[in-house]
Amino acid sequence: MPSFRAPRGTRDLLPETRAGLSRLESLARSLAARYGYRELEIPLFEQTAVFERGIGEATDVVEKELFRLAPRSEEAESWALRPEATAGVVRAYVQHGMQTWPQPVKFSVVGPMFRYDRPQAGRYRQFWQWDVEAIGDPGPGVDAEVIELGRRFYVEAGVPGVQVLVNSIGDSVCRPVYLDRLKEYFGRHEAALPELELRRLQVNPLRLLDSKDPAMAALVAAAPRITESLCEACATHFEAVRAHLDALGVAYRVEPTLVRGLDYYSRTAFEYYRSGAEGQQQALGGGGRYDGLVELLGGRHTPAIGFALGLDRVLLALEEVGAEVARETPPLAFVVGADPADTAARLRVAAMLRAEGLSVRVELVPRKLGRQLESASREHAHFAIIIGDELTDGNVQLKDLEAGTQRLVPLTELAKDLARAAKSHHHG
RNA sequence: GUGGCCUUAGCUCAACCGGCAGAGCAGCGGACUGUGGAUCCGCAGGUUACGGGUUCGACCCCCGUAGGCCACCCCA
Repeated sequence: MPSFRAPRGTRDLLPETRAGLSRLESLARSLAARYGYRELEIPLFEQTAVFERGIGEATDVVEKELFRLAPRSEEAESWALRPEATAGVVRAYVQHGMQTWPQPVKFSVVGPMFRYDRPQAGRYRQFWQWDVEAIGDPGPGVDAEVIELGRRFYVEAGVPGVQVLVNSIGDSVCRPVYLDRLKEYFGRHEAALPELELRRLQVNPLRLLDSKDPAMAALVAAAPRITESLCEACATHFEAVRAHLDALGVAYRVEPTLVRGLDYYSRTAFEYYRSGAEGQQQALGGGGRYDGLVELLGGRHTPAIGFALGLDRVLLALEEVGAEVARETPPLAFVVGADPADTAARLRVAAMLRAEGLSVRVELVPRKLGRQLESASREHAHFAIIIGDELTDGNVQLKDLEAGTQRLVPLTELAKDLARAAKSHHHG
């Protein structure tokens, strides 16, 4: 017999963890509704080309980490599990002609994403994201709205010490110019570059800016800054985004070395970062403007902005600071019986109360009464309903487990009695 | 994808130099046949991650594989 286990980089969310994730999902949905971002559901997989085109074929996410599905036959379409939501949302926008909807359209997507990389704490092959997109508004106001929305999520989720980092990475006018300057600058210092950085210079020069190699620090510090190379339109936009953030009272830091790993970003880039976090998985979420993506996926030129927040990392952060992630609500009542074997009577009473909308559990294992009450206590039920001989007269014993009191109640009054008690306390 | 550390019961961990695999918690049962979270007693739970090798003898040493973690890479 082989011993089976969850695939590498995936995990079973046991009830406690699942409840924590559910809490975050509910918070995300309620915030989305509050801000006017409508919930959208898109497939967990797409045509591979949606990601290749949208995210960029040369990015690590596509090149190395894409979860490709084996085609069923030679001529079958090539599919891949979604590594993020933006490309799929934009694909849906184009497919359903949403450019004819009142602009902008604002969406919220919550769900699992998949990346085939080497797992670590806070880095999984299946992980959960809350994704928010606003398509059809060039900003800058919506840029600030989105950034503030993300920050609000962390505040209300209870994650302490989240910093907002912002930058502008330019557009198709000024970024190529800046990249040339950057290549020229690091090219001059080629002899001083470690091998990894040399490769970056070829493949993705922006990455040189957030190198973790201490030997690079001085060189990076003296490197030309994107913020000084922005064209006038981008500079004006960035300035206006910051003015909006100031007006909202959102504290942020301009981080000129902040770049994004996916090709589609332009102008505004931002990241939520946890200071003082253990381990390297400190990026809690990030996003930016992607004015070119709709066109890349076959639509007409449409400005857009969005973010993705990693819910697993929020869960991890909450656990680390010792925050209570989620509390399961205890049942109002627990049905027990004097005759262990008479499970039918117990189940019948429980079903009757459940039909009245009450949260009721019942002991169906034929344990003796003492054990049944033990279960009721352990699950923090407020009441125990004891079924015994008095049932022949249509009565049951209603025991208040918290107060330790007990009285005889007619079966016909039971639901009403409990409902009244449920109102004055809070039970599930 | 690269390098390093780790893996013993469901969980947290013991086991001397290579010499009989154990405890606490959790579970189940009894003490207690109609009254609860406590207590005491008992039961069950293991191919020591998996596969090889060395050895009279391997949880322990060596090799491989898998999984987890750390750093890098990347990113959420």
